Amino acid sequence: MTQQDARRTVGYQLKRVQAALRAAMDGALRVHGLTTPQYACLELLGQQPRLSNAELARGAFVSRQSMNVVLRNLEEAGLVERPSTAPSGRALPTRLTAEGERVLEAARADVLAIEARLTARLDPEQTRILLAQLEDMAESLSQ
Amino acid sequence: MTQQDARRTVGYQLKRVQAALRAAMDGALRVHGLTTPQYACLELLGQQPRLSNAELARGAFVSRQSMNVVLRNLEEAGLVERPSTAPSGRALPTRLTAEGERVLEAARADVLAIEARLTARLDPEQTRILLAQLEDMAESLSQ
DNA sequence: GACCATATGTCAGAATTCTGACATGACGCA
DNA sequence: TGCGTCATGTCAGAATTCTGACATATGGTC
Repeated sequence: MTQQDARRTVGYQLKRVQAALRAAMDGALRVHGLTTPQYACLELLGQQPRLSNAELARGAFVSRQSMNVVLRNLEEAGLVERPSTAPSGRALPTRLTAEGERVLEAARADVLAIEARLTARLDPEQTRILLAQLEDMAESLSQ
Repeated sequence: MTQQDARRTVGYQLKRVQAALRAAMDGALRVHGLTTPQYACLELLGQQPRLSNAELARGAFVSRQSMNVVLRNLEEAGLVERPSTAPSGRALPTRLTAEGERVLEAARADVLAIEARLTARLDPEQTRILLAQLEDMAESLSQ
């Protein structure tokens, strides 16, 4: 039996970093009246308007049902808007409102500060390598 | 505004990898009748017997209340055991049962295979560096 | 000894997220 | 045209996890 320390595995440390990141983001976003999943949704829409609920769910790694809840709350808060009828198929293309763009931009500054803190001890080259490694790891598991 | 792709951030890719890892672990552990949080609990106990509920919660990055639910299910399944009265203070030191050790050992093999898949494209030296970087990142956020 | 801060286990309730299921619309193919 | 497959939005219900609160036990401090 190898009996290696489970805390010294990539899997465990990934979980640890993600927990710390989530906590940091929740704290920073509370000021803006947003939760982390809500921010993820706004960020995706900021870069790709007209995404459907299902596409947003895949982008944020949650179920369609969960994203639907997020989307309804954002809609109720006036940060996003969806047409009442689908222009094609069943997908409802979602867009940020002007208010949504303002909130996103304000929140993004704080989130980028956290991202900077996250990679504070890495130089740009190391960060680039890390990013590529993470992408490789996700693909290695998916297939 | 930088307007960089949010998907090309360390934070986003961390979330992505962790989602893939969680899915892979859930699938592998289902065969053993375990969930990922339950496995995390067993693994911690396997290396440090007599951990209390609160210590296990911190080790698995969940609340005390959540870990308590996990612990009760494991107790009901006969994989762990706790004294009914605290030997000191209020903490109840938990231990694996013989059955718990058997299940853990069987499950660990599958989880280690996933860990191997995760780091498949990294040589031992790169893995060591990655591990250190992840630990640094968690600390950078915590303080 | 008295008091206060801290840590633990636990109850109660809410929030979040999930799985299962179903109806609907688009598309490919016989 | 008709049919099967797939994706989407949504409803219903359960599972999971969280926050808030409280009683209890320990240890330090006066």
